[in-house]
Amino acid sequence: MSEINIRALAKALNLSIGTVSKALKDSYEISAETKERVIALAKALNYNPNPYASSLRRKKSNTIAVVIPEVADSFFSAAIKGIEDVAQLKGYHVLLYLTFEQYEKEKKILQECRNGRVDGILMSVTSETIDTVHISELLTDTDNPIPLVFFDRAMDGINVQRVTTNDFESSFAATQHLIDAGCRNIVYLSVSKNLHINNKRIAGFKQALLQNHLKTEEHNVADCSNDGAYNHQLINKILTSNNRPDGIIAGVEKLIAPVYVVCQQAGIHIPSQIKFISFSNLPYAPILNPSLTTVTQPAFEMGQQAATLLFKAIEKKGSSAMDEHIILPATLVIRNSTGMEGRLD
Amino acid sequence: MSEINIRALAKALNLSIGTVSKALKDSYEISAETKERVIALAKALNYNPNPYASSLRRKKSNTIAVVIPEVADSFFSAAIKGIEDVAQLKGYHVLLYLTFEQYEKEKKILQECRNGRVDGILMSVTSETIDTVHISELLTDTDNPIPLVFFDRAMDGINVQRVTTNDFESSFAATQHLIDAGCRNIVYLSVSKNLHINNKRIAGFKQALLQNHLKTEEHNVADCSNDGAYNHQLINKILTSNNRPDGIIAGVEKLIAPVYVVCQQAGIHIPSQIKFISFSNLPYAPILNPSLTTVTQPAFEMGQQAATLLFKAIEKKGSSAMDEHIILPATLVIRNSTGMEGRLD
DNA sequence: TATATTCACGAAACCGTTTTCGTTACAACG
DNA sequence: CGTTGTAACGAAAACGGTTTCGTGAATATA
Repeated sequence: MSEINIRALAKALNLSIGTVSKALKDSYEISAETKERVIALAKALNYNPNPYASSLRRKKSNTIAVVIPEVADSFFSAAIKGIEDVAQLKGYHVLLYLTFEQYEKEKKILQECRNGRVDGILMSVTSETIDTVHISELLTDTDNPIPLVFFDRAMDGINVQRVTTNDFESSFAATQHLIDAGCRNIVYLSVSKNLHINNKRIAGFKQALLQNHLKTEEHNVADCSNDGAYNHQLINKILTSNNRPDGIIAGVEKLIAPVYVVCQQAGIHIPSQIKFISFSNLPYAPILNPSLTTVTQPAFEMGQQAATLLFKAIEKKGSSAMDEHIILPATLVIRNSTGMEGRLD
Repeated sequence: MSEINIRALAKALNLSIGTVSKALKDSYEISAETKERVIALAKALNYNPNPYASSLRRKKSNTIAVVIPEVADSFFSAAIKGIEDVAQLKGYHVLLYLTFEQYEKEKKILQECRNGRVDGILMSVTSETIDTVHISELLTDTDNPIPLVFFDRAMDGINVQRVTTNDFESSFAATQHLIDAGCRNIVYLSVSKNLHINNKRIAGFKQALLQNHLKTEEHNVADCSNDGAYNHQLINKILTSNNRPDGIIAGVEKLIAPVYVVCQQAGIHIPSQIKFISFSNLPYAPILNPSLTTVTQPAFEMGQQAATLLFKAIEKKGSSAMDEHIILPATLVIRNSTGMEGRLD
């Protein structure tokens, strides 16, 4: 912090500290003339008020926390852009916390948020997160309930505002699209049984199978993990089994590469031998080989809306309806990985 | 902030505030017995010290700022992971600021850092950033020089620690690889003439041409912008001109997609008709059509090293050698986009 | 025994703002 | 003329920690 503080300003102007403070905040108590003098000198000396002194006194930090499992994912990186966008507009600062998909880290991070460091929290839970006590503790703090908004990866059984996509419907549509393309043995690559969005997507998947009179069997849902090597093996096992599927839906972006790689290695052609859809915001989907049909979420907008919701909750302190639930539609972008074309290469 | 503060603790324990504070910080002044009592109650009441009160008094925020132009770029997202990794280890908090490639935002953000909010700054400059006064102002603040470390996109003419890659050499190597593959008319797609790394890469490119007795002409370096539509048009113009190049080097990841798309649209086959290399950390490079030869930076490690350097500077306050310059090697990963194979598809 | 030292803790200043609550001077008002 | 009101500012108490300095008791030293 620079040596010039409000005290130095006051001394130079021969005013009291309080007067300077009020002048800078354009208080009605201060004459126009004095305000001008104060502001002029403040600008000349490049005065920058200490944010922590202010936070301490006002019990307001103008800072929010963004708690996410990962940043190298096109959904999250786009969502962060949306969040930053409205945060900058609102004059808020953004603390970024990565949980690296670890529940313990998430717990610790949230715990550290309970001391006034942030005015609110935006989060997408870890794939390991099962219980919600660490979250509900924040909300039910008798003295200081801290506003929290889920985006994308929300938790059930807890009364929290959230911004998500229509996971059931979009998964249903993706599945239907595969069925329409001729698939009869579709495998859904699941992220984590703990994730609500994952389960909604599985539900949509199963419902589509049901409505098309296709049986859902054990092997139709495969649980992937956070271990890339394990996932690769699992996918390899599925795609080289006797009962090889003719359609794949990946519930998360990081499963795209292993599917493509395994297909390439095993000589399985997409889409003639197997069709593939992934939930993903990857801007490179159009230039993959073949281009990838995706369920694409409006990530940027989701970030914006979640942040907007949070700021509303912060400002209205308590009066906010906790059950607000914004659902934005994802779009099925059809490309060649589910196309009907034969083997061209 | 929760209602339990250090005062409440002190009252409950029948101790003075100062004693409780010292006990929690494991001061030698406090008896083991008292420390135990204090810590036990603190844990029981879930006491969480107010960070801003502490920051105010200690003039230390335990927070750093990460100022970058963009997050939806695989280099930056990986670098952030590295930064978060060591920040969490060191007990620091990370404020994320996106400049959206806008110089004005960068300036404003840095200005806001000059009030004690952060103990240090990690940054990659905007493609618009020309002068360095907004940066040198931070460093030469008579009273409070705030440590800053560049990573990747550094600025010249200013004495700042930095972590970069061997841009000249890797660009040289990439160019040489294209020449070895038979290219004689290579175009370098430049990010921004303002960026130091970009100019180093161009220099390496030109040097390679020179050493191979190839002339560098005007059209061999094409300036792209931050406008996607403009870039697309420019690339389209280049690839459909009479003097169509037989090799392309893209200086930044975001130019990959337009090159592929234009080639596809114009029916130009990679690599038989044109060969393509991009600077990029894209994990999807192997599954593009064709797989993309890349110059890949050790992004995660760069984030780690930059953060480590910054923390060292923060701790040693002043005694740090400002000219420390860590250069990590990028690697040329050869894939099919520069391969010799003919048209197979 | 007188003095020095160590131990364990309390009192209070301090960090830089914000905000409440005076206080003064002056105008308005009956 | 006494009262009220208002405009413009100052004094001081917060906010919740940290840190310096003091202080009394116990122990060691001469």
